[in-house]
Amino acid sequence: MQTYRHPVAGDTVTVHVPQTPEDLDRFATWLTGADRRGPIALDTETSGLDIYSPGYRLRTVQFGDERTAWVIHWERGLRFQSAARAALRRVSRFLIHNAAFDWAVLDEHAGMPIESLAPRTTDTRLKAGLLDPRQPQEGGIGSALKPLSAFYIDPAAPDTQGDLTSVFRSLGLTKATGWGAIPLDHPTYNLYAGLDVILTARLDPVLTRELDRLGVRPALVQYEHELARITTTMQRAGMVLDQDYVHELSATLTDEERHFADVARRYGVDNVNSTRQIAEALTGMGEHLTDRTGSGALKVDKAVLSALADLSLQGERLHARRPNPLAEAVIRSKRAGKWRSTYAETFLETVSARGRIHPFVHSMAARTSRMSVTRPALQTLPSSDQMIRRALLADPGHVMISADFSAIEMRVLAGLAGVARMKEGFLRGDDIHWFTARLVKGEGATEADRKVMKGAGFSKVYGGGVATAARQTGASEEAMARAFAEYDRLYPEIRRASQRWQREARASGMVFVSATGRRLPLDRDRTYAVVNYACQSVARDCLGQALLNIEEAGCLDLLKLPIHDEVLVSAPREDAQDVARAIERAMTFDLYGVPILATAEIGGRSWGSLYGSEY
DNA sequence: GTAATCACG
DNA sequence: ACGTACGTGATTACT
Repeated sequence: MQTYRHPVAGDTVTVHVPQTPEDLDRFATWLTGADRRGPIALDTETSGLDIYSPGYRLRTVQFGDERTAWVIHWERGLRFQSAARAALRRVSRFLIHNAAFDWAVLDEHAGMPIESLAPRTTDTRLKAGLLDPRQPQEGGIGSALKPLSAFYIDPAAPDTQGDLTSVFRSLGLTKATGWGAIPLDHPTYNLYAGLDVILTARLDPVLTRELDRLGVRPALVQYEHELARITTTMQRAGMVLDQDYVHELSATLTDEERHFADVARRYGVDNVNSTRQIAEALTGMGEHLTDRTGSGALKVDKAVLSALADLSLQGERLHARRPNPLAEAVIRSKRAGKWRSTYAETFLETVSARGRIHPFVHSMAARTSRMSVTRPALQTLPSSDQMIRRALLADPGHVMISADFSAIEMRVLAGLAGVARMKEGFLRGDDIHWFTARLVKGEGATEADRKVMKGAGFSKVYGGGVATAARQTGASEEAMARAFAEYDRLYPEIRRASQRWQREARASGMVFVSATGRRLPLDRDRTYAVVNYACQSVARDCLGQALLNIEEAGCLDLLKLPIHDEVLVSAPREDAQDVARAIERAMTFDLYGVPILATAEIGGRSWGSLYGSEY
């Protein structure tokens, strides 16, 4: 047995690394010992994050409590694997920091299904996020084990991930290769593998006490665990990638990128991604650039370039000026380059041996608890064109279905703020922006009137001002100012609720507690954001409720992706109608007297086939 | 590491 | 006192 000792919060803790069958027996004895009760912390070390790629390796599985950890070398062979498997089966409660990752790894590489492990898991990352959802850059503690341990357990808690990166460098390895290549017996690797579970075991009781002290309901904690299980199940299922198509696409985009880069070169721009070069070249052509970025540099983003190229943001000819050929070339080369590298190539790099994309779905990512999707970021695939979404397919014999909530954030606002006349509009089943426009202009309200009132409504949800709303909609500031005044007259409850919520937050340490019990810390200098936080956060909980309802309806295995106000589902072609109706039902409920509802669209095999059906 | 940019809801 | 568009992830240039 190799044994390491390390100080944690005034105690000396022990990390055991079994080497022999007898050592494994000692682990089993410890695990089942009569003196040992309570949950067991669990963690894994692996070769990296690409869980579904062919060469992926599970290296160690760690178990521990507040004083003792056992690092089981899965990679060492069958005896070690049996010991770890037996422990995974036997223990009734596990503590995991960021369970979604270990659930996915153990499901894929240890034969321990998510369905078995998740119901026995408490996730300390979820609990910490419910106490304070902010990232370190936003003034929060963040969700990593190191800063949480330093804050809640021991200011001198080791940076087990950061310090290992230094070890990797000293071994001639990198952040990318180190996790897979560091020798299994490396002392720091094993010590830190063990300390991670010890820290997790110590974190849980502190977090539980804090949640209780601050009145966060256990039901909310439970709800988040169900959502994390559902999103990890989605990751496991993944989406089929049309690899032939993506190879062609990549080549086409490369051609376009090069062609327009060559055009740009003729005007003195060697690198279309260099904003400095572009600004210089445009100025040299006699263009007058006025917009500045936050740090004072000349702005040459798509809006600026499109105007110079006589194009709308959608790429249509404006006939307002003589097009600047450099501006157009830069737009097109950059776009092709971004689509190639961010989408096409990431697809090919992350596709699994099963020919699928298995993105990480972070069930509680944003400070409003919105979900995010990474590796690849499937929530941000271009929607203006089916070129990229076309690459992702429903399961064999299936078609894609997309169901999106109707005006969810406006409905949430009407419900939360108790906006009487807006509720009437929703109860009548009207399009809310037409409803508002007609309240103001009568039956003669035009499409333009609707657009302005829609802009005003969005500003209420975002906490924006007249100038920004005018810029976004293209309306004049005068027209938008009138629309704001009408909005406040028709729906006075919104402003009153905003003031009330800001007051409540100030009275309780700059934290607003949402309708679903979520703690939403506010930035002192932008408390107005509370309206958006409340709307975005409760809208996210509507999506969460929909996911639970979808599982209840027996459709969990059909779920592909959550996209904020939308779910993407795959269904057998012959059942598509039934599934679509079931999803719509799952997304239909009442929120404080406001009907929440969704519309499902049935597409073909590819996600891209849904293009245009709902836009 | 920060800034700028561009994709999404 | 006043007024403020919200939330993400990924890539590339540049220091």
